[in-house]
Amino acid sequence: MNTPQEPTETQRNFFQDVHEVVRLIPPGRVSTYGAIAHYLGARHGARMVGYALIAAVPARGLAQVPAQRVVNRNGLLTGRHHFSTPTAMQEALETEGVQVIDDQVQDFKNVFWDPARELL
DNA sequence: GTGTTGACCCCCC
DNA sequence: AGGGGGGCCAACA
Repeated sequence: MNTPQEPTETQRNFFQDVHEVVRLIPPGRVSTYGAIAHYLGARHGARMVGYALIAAVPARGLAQVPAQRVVNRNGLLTGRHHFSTPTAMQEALETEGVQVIDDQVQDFKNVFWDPARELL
């Protein structure tokens, strides 16, 4: 009978939603995929969040989304390899005031910014 | 159309 | 306390 013409969440504004949250990340702070996913409902898993950032890379000329402020749960710059340069992410974070050593965010616990906790 | 990987995280042993 | 496996949805080959 009725055919499910309803688009999937990804087809919806999920990508744009992630971009908006990442854009709200204040300078000098970093967020995590799980935190963002959890803020959005944690239904698609953190993996999709990272995928959404791929489409948000400023190198593509799309919306300026500070994807460099998004790191993994370990505070490691997992997505540095996806940037224009392997050091672009680290350079950007250090410019923001975030100290990064060996692709690892120092004092990650302090610079960690949780949208569902502070943004609310 | 099927199979595999992926900017990951959580649960179980 | 540490280690291993499964899960989530989507895009690419």
